[in-house]
Amino acid sequence: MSAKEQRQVASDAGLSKQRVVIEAVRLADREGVDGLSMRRLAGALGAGAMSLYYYVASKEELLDAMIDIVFEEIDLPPEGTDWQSAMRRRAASARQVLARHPWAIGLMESRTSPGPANLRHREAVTACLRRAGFSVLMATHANWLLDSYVYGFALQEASLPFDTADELADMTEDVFLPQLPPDEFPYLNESAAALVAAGYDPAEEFVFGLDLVLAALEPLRASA
Amino acid sequence: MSAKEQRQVASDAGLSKQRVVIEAVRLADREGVDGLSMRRLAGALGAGAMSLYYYVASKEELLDAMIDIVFEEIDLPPEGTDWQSAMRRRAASARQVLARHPWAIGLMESRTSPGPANLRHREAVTACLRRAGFSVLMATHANWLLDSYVYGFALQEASLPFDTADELADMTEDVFLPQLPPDEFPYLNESAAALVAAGYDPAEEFVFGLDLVLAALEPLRASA
DNA sequence: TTCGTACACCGTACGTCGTACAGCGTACTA
DNA sequence: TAGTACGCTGTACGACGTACGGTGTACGAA
Repeated sequence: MSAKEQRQVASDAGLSKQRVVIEAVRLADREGVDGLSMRRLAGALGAGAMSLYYYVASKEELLDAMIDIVFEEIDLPPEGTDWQSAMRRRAASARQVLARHPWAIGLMESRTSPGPANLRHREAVTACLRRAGFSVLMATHANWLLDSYVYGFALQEASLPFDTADELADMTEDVFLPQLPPDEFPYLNESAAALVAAGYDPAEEFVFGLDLVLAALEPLRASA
Repeated sequence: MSAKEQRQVASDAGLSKQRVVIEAVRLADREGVDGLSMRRLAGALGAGAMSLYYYVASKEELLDAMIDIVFEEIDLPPEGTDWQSAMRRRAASARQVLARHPWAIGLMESRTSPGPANLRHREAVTACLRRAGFSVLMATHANWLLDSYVYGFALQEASLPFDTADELADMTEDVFLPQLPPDEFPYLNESAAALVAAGYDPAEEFVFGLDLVLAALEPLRASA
């Protein structure tokens, strides 16, 4: 057993790329991505700032690794069910995970090369679609459509300034409506009122759109 | 005419919030949002860094204003056509604009209060849907679904590391396939091959998914 | 003509950031 | 015992956002 392997086994003492990246994710969850600096991260790990550079070539690489950890948390589409259930499951998981790590969405735009967990996820999704009878081309289309919906929903959800129905009601009354003169924004006023009255649940909103999309894709597969 | 109004008329000399924000957008387009610093922006405007703070309270406010300029560029759904054409038009415009300013997508996640252009756009879209016969609740659903698709697509498109079909072919051969052992990623290999063969056009991909979504929404309106 | 004031703008300085570079002690191999 | 690699670190540099305290110019009032 080499010294390196020993280190990796006795990983509770000392640093490791794993520990660095995981703590970075925690820090970003707590303080936002702007609050994540190499010095603060090192502090949280009880190390000097430059120690991190032994495990990570640059902050950019750290961010890439953080994104891939997020993808690792997303459930793969389960096998042994119909494709719609499988997609529903992995999409719901993706939404939850991205809501837990909202910084990840904003980071994706600037990060161009997918990590291993990302690739594994894409492979599993594509496999599920192909086995459900979608052609190569249709599977690509379905992939784009489903991922667009999931990421876009997560992006919108992340930019909502409230988390609960109560907060929505408060914000609507105190912040939104004052910005919306009824004669200039009649429809937004109508919507706001209806939304407050009906309550607010992003999970429900999510499945509504998702089910529509899945139903729209259904006839495009060659049911083998 | 006050001194201030005179300034605003003779706006080609001197700064203004308009000029500052517009130049900031240009800079971000050229160099990415990380390349946008107050000092560099001031330099591009031929001014000192601190001069910007006369027009903008903070960099955060500048970023908010930049986002709103982006929304201003997006076409409103035209009146006088059927709702699907109107939605297609504004969605296509949004995709183009966001592709032109990819940094805007990543910024949205962290910016929670919508600017005036954003509100105007939402009002116009909601108006279009309501007039097409969607109930208040259904219009909200449709809004979420359509926006999710548009933003999510733009996000994915922004994180593609290529712009043309040729670049895709090159990257696939040189970068992607080497990362994808065929026994571990059979379906992604299959997809990559098909994609290179079929060519690549994000605009086509976009309308494919959009048309599916629009068709799925059609039966949900009460055609008055 | 002089003065006070508001406007538009800016130089300096502070704390923080990412990270290049040149180390340090320890553990292991030869 | 000497040499080497590993894991880690302190210092320093240039760039960042921006608080603070200016400066010159234009203009109305006296």
